[in-house]
This record gives sequence, C-alpha cells and structure tokens, in this order.
Amino acid sequence: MAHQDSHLLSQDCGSCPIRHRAVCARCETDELQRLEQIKYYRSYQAGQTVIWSGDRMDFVASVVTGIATLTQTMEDGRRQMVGLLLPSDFVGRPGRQSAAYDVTAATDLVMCCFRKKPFEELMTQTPHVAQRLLEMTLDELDAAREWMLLLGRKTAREKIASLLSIIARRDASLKLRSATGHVTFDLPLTREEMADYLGLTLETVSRQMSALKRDGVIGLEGKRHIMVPDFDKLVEEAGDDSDGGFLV
Amino acid sequence: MAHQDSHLLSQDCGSCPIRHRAVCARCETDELQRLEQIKYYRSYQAGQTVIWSGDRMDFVASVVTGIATLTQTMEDGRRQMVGLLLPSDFVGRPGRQSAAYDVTAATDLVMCCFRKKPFEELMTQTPHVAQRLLEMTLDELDAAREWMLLLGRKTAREKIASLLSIIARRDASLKLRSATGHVTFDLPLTREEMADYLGLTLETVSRQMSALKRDGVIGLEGKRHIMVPDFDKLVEEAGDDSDGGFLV
DNA sequence: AGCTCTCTTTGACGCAGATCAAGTGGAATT
DNA sequence: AATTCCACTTGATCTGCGTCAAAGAGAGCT
Repeated sequence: MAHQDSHLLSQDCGSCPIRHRAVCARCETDELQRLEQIKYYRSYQAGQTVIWSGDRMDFVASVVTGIATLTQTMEDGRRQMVGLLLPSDFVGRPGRQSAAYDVTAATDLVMCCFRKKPFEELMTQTPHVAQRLLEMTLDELDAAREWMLLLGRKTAREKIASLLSIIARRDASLKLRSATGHVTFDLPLTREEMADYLGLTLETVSRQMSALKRDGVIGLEGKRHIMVPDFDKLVEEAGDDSDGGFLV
Repeated sequence: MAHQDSHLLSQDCGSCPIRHRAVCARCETDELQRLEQIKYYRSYQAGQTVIWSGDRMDFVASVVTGIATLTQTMEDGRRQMVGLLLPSDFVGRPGRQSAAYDVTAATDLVMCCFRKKPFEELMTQTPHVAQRLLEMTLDELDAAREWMLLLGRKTAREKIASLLSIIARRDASLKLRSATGHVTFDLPLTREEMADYLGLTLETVSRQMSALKRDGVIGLEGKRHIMVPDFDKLVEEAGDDSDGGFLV
C-alpha cells in the first residue's frame, strides 16, 4: 500500500535536524540510545496516505522533513483538516491502538518512527519523553483552539490571510528573512488542501487569493510562490490581535 | 474583583467527587498529601469571570462542580468559545504565567486550586500528576479537533444536534438514563453561549432549536429543559459517524 | 508540437445563515 | 397588579460563501 523507502539515514540522533524540538528534545544520551534501538525511518511521496483513520497503528513518529496533514472526513465526504504537521511534530497517541485521523503526506515526507510498545515502556520508565510530549501536546491544544476561532468566526479573507501569515512565520523561523525585508515562500498546500484546512471551498480560496493579490497584500508568482511586501499588512488582514501569538 | 467564598469544604481528597477523574486521579496517598497542602477551594457565581485572558495566573485548578467556559475574543468583539470545562477538567497551563483565554463560570462553580509554583515542583518530582495531565490534554486535543470539524463543516442544525447530544451524553454518564428510556436534561448554556460555542448567532441557534422541536427530534419545556425521545435520531441529526466517538 | 492530466481561475446564480428589528413570556421588583 | 428586565422567539431582508459550470495554464508524456 505505501511505497516506502526505508533506505538512507539510519543515522545517529546527534546529527538529526529535529533533535532539539521533537519528543526526544529533552533526552539524555542513555535515553537517546534506547530510542535509537526502536527507531526506523520511513519516506512517503507527496500525496501518499500515511495512515487511514481507524487503521491499527503500531508506531508513533516524528516528522523529520516535509509536511503531513491530519484530516477528518464525514460520511458524506465533507472533509476538515485538523492539523498540519511540520518537522519535529509528533504523530500518534501513546495508549491508543488505532488512528483517529487520516494522515497524509502533503509534500515528500520523512518520518522517524518508533514501535509503539517499546516507546510506551520508555515513557513510563524515564520522565523526559513524557515531559516533552506534554509540552508539545499543550502547544498543539493552543494551536487547535486558535484554529477554532478562525473556523468559527473569521471571514474567508481573514482565514486566508491567517494561513498565509502562519506559513510565512514558520518559514521565517527556518530561512532568515530575505535581505530586502520581503517575506517570500512557497505554499506547501494545494487550493483544495487550503480549503479543507480553512473550512472553505477551493473556489472561495482561489477567489480570495486573487482578491488579496489584486489589493496588493500579496504577490503571486505561478500558483504556489507567494511574496509578502508588507508583513504587518498581512497580519492585519488576518484579524488577530496585533502580537499574533501563534507558535512557530 | 471576583466574589469568592473560600468557605466550606477544605475536605480531604478521599471524599472528593472528582478524585478519580481529575489530574490527581493517579496519585498515591503521599502525593495526595502534598496536593492537599497546596490546594484551596474557590467558588464563583454563574456569570462571574474567573480569569481574563492575558491576566497573570498564579494557580492552576480542577473544576469540582459546575461548568466553566473558555472563550477567545477578537478586537472587534467576535467571540468563540474554545472549551467547555466540566467537573474534573483542568484549568491553566503549567509553565505559562498568563491566561490565554477568558474563563467564565457558566453555572455556579467550585474549583480546586493549586498554587502554580508548588504544583509545578510536584510535577517534576513525581510522575503521576504529569502522566494524568498528559492523558487529559490528549483527550482535550481530540475534543478540540472534533470541534474543528463541527465549526468548519457542519450545518447549523447539525451543530445544534451535536452540542445537545454531547451534553446529553455527559449527563447520562452522571445520572443514569431515566427509567422510561427518555433522555432528559437541562441546558447549562444560554442561547448566546451556545452560539459562541457553535460559531453561530443566537438567532440561528434559536431558530434551529425551534426547528428540531417542530420536527420532533427534541422536546422543549421552558427554555432550558430538553427531552430527547429518540437519542439515536438526535445523533443522526448531528452527522457524526454512527459510533459517536466523543469522550464523555 | 500536440495531448492529457491536474490544478487553478473566473463567472453566474442560489441559499444558509447573518443582520436588523419587533415582539413574547416569565421572573423579579416596586 | 403593574413595571422592568432579560432571555428568548420570530419575521423580513441582506449577503458571503457555496454550487454548478466552463475555461485557462503549466507539467509531463507521446
């Protein structure tokens, strides 16, 4: 079902790009060694499904590179994305045996997987993994609640502006802001995925993107490359209180 | 600012109604003793604000009896409720010093508060509180994501039916189902609060309540007392897949 | 160079829910 | 018993976004 290349990188955790942000961030060297014993990498191509909701899930994982999405689907096909997983984000829930959401690779994706049973044992035996996981879960809960405000109360234009500013902000935390002061990035999502995330239709997403372009809030080059001449303007369009407290 | 009666119940935790569901659920007797030393009760009247978003918050707490709400407000006044706190639910975030949301008493409310500093120390020193808190936070994250689906994709009617079935299900877990098989409960929320939770206006809430009544899905006695002749029918109206995986 | 496939844009139209505005009913106050 | 208040209901109208439909635009394939 899943075309996985388990080749490449069985590297040691020391040189891992997400070493200091993932569940393992707090681990001492001995804990890290135990994790290395139960870990393995998996790669997915953009568009591939990682797990189907309801499937038995005998691993948990960290996103190493790429972006994955968490989606819920209703019987009649209505879909809502409920999470966007970036590098270092955690997938799966200790103590649960089946997946609660569809997990899909939005871009090419590499995940660092841990067999669930030994991972759970490690969690009960040493505090650092559980501590970090609690912290990360609390952050995700905050993000989910921020998103509830967006879904429940924001206009289509505000929703788009919010999403763009979140993606821009994340990118800014990786690449440094370009010398010109312009923020520039590539959208990792299709219009349809954006719509699923924002509780809109893809047509409305497209129209509002065009409107933001027409109004000079963003520049569009091709379908996916975004330029933001004035980031504060974009944030203002998002309707958040000025400080924009979203976690990066 | 808050009219608090710290009188009554400085009881021991052994006879606490939420002993087995709250953050303290897993605690051994020695941990419980430490918690007892730093705990104190606070009462709030229905409608009172417990904490304002942004306020310094030097305690965390469990809801003992009553219902509290978590709300976010935009600059122009748009409001979205992002959480409904029932008995045993946890308020506050260890490691953060200011509140992220407004917390309001929806009904008369009693909270079991812990001074934050010693609570955090207890968390680092013994595993059981942190373990339980992780579990509870993961549950809340699931609930938040379920709510994202509701806010993003459900119709007004489905939203109302979803909320009613959640409240009904919770009540069913406390009181036993009435002998007749009818489910019967009182709404703890005003129409406006329901609207804030569901991402609707209070007029739409009122109209859809009337519609559900007209269609025989619910019975209304006064404004707040609800009777559900056929619970499965209500769940069907909610649009969830049949099993209705909501946590109680 | 042309073809196909997928993603995206744009237009025309309709409707669910928002907005604006009265009015109802029950409980508390005088 | 009249008055006030507050939560709620109901109606009329408006509008933002969804729906349906068609047409571009780029990327890969033959």
